[in-house]
Amino acid sequence: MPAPRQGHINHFYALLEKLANLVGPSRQLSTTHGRMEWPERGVYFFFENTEHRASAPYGPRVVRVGTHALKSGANTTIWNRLSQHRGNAKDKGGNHRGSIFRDIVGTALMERNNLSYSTWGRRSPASSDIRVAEKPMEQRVSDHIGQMSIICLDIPDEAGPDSLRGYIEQNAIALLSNFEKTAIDPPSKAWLGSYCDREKVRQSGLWNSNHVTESYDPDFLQVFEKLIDQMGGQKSEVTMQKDMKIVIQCAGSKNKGGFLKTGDGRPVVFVANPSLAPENADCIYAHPDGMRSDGKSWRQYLVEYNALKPHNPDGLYAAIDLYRSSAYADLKDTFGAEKVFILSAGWGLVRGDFLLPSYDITFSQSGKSTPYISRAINQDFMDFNMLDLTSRYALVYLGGKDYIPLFCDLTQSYAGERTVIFNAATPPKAPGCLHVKFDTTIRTNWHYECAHRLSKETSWLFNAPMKQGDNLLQQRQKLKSKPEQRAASKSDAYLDIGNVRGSKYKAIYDYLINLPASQDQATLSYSFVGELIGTKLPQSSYTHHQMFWANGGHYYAKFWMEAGFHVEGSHAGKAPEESWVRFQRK
DNA sequence: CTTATCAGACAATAGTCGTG
DNA sequence: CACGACTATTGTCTGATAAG
Repeated sequence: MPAPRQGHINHFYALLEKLANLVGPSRQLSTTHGRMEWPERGVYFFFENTEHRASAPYGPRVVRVGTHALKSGANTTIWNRLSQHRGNAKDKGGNHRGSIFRDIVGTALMERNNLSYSTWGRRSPASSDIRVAEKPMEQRVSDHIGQMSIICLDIPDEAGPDSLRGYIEQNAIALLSNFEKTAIDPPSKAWLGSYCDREKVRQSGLWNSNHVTESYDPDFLQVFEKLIDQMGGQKSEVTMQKDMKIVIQCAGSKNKGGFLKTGDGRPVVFVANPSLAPENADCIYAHPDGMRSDGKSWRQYLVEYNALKPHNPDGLYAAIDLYRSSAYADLKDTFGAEKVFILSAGWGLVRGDFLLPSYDITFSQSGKSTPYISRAINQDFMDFNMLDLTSRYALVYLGGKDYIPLFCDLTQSYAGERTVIFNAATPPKAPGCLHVKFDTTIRTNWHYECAHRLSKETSWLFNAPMKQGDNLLQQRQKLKSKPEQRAASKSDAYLDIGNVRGSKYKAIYDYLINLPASQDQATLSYSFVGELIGTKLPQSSYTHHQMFWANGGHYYAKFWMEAGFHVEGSHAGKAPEESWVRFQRK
């Protein structure tokens, strides 16, 4: 009957294989660098090319187990530690005073090769003379350790002596150590460790001193397995294309034509500030929320125009077909026009199959760009929001950071998971959203490449390990475990982005939600609303008060709808005192 | 084993420029 | 004019080292 320890060791190696299947094969240390993907924290296992297990299939034998950040508050990363073991990549130098592993490998090399460095291992500060003298030895050590391979287990817990990493390290060492035990998987005859000056290394068969004499807790294998499964879990949580909706920002380059026409047949060019636009006899400039001669706003007219589909007399493009980049066509082919939404600076969040007229409105504030097409951050637009906010599809945003505040604003109460893809060192502020960094070298219009990749397949998106910050699983857990913080950060974001639409109207929600339950109705003058929101109501609340106070079709209706009210009536006079809106409890 | 520090490498961004 | 290529600038990260 085999010793129980043999069974545990077999189990241990089976788990290591499972780990390798998840994270890929072990890496040879001399070929590693800090720009590879490494777990932030974890436990690492070393293999040495001469060392194999004693039984079939004679796979590699673990020769060292290690971890890092065992002191509270420590914030070294696993790569930090591994790089100290590896030494200098260029000149093979190193510092055995910072790496006990280098230290003991050095003593073994000296013993085996009849070398002597009297200063080796002395803790006392090493002068530069000493370090220069030791350099050849450090290089030998780097050569030897560089041949070794490593595999890492991701254990992202807090630093501290009670960390899971410490637990796994201690038990793995105690299990594998042959110190004063019947040897299982003993070292090869030529193993360098046999020349080491540390008895614990020679006897245990490991390049370890700590824990080799201790006993192990067989239950640790279950913890070990659980940790591996957790890594697997976050990789298998893939959202398929059929379960996703995409939001992509609009683009400047549009297909030509597709103008709405005035009554006398002149094309309309939509801009952010028609009053600043140049004189042009061939067309008229208008704001999307500007008035037509028939008393409707252009936005309203556009909705009615869409209702006539498939009739399309002015030859407008569907939003998804309006822009020239093939990224939009790719998304349409893969996801379908009704699951791709365009985040347009002119119109808001528009479904891909909605017909849009040609327009010239951008968030870009670059000084050179003509001011009449620049939409200011606090400019009032009655943005469309054609997204079904009760949908549970995973919503993925692609685009530049200028559009993210609008995206967050319009999707704030979206029921499903929202993911913002970004391409910057620091994740953009997008409270309540998951963040995924897009890995690319492209600097300009990277979101087109991202769209192409998403059209091919989506698994990379949710598998991507986050080098900085939390991975997706951790982000999800944080969002779940701290919903109140999510709410708090929402309002933070509003403060943060100043007077962005949404920030101010939130005050209406706050006011209504605090009304006594017995009060079913509230009639508020514009001057009172103005005090609530800290600024006077926009011109459109006078010129189109019915539409302005409509219970849907724009983002801010939610501020009274979610408080349990709807607008029952409104009146716009000349002055704020003679204008009012009436909210009725639903 | 961990941390602090520094210089150099590298990445991100905004802006400019040339081309079709 | 739109687009990609290029550049200047800014800021961040890495790797090396020294030392706690």
